[in-house]
Amino acid sequence: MIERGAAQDALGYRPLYRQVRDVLVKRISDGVWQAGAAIPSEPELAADLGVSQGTVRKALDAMAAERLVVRRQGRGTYVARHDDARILFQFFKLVPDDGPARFPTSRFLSVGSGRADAAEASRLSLARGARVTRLERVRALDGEVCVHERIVVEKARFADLEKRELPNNLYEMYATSYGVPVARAVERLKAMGAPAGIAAALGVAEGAPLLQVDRVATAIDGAPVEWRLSLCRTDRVHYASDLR
Amino acid sequence: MIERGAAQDALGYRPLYRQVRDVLVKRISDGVWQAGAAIPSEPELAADLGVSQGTVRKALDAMAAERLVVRRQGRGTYVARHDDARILFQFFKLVPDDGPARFPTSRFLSVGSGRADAAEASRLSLARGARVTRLERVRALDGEVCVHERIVVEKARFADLEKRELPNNLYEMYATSYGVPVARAVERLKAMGAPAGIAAALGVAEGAPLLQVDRVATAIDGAPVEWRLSLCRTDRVHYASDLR
DNA sequence: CATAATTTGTCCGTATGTATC
DNA sequence: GGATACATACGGACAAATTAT
Repeated sequence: MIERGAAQDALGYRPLYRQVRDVLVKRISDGVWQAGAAIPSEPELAADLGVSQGTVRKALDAMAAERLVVRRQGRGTYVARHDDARILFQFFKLVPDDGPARFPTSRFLSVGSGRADAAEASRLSLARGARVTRLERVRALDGEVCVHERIVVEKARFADLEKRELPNNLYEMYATSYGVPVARAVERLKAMGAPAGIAAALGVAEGAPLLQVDRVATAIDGAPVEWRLSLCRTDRVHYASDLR
Repeated sequence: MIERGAAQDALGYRPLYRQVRDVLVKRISDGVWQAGAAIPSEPELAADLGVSQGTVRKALDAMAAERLVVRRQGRGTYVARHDDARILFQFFKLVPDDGPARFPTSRFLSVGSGRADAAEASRLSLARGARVTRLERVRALDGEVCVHERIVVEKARFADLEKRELPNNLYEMYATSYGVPVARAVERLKAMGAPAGIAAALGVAEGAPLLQVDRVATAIDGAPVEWRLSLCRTDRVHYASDLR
């Protein structure tokens, strides 16, 4: 399973624990171990892969640092799940100015599908004209609408999405119903004036300053999964960013 | 130097490598090892502290993950420096929409000192009325002014700051001239309309949407060092945020 | 409730590989 | 080539947490 020796690749040598990590990531990516499932114990994996327990340990530690797995002493190592707590901590950066982070509620405005335009094709790495599904919703904190979201995914990857009951936590649905866990996301933030249509939905005047969040979410293997364009009122809410 | 045994603290037991890490952090914080200096080798530290090399290694690995030190195979472990490359990568999140991140230029508008108001005292953990130094500057990318910054620091910690030649990279000056390295920063982002005075400096109309970045930078030990309130034009520039 | 088994966390020691000077 | 330093890999021992018995 694992190639030994330094002469594996003339160009790039990869440490053993790195190769072990890649094997384990692939098993998660292939669905051998589903989200929330327990991974075999360290001694089992070591025997299975023919390496020492310490090497397996280093690979799992690296994956825990990447938030791909969760380790619990005395219990085992589990594939990370997209429960609300994790989403709130890792992917939802909009926090009330006073008080702690809370999970927002959602109300869907429209669901439809069509063919990818240039921007959609580019962000999702699709061919121009590929079939996509589009969602539009507003989200509220404390009953106050503060975010408008336009969400685009590849239709082939998320079949019959428009016929489903759409949950508040979409990433959890991607992982559990479609086997596509979101591992990370890249966001580009700008300030812009509220467009006419969206201003009404957010209850602000046209041209009022809004925070635009342009997010591409990617899977474990780096492939883009979802493009999300959010417009946020930041009257009583701010975007929290931790630089370290 | 290091307390052994589990009975050290009835409430919170701390692993040995954690204690080692704290000792090493304190030495950096106390200026025993200056920014950019080489830390003693792993075997030396192990002998010095009376622990194994593996424990020292785990402590240094944790510090490397926190970006407090930089490890270089074959050379040694060094206290992290605030050179332009690091600032650009870790603390400067404003990136041109097309093209790679670049370091901005600065033009200082005013330097002065006074007594901390409520907001300043709160962010810097000072007593109301403590002496502070205030800087105001605009920054440009590609010759185009895009950021206005108001910067506040405690006067006692940064003596005679207003008499100095002020550099573009302030964090490097904090570290090398005052021995106060910035370890991390917490930012709160909002969209807001341009105030009258600042709109002119940025070359936009009053009320034009700007990105406000409210940043508190903290030292290794968590103490606040600087409060910085930035207002950014995001016409051709965006704030990059990586969620993982 | 107590005990044992399992699993991860911590700590140690040693050997070898790779990078740098 | 040699010396030094960090990186990788292995193995073993015990501690702490959890679960099953």
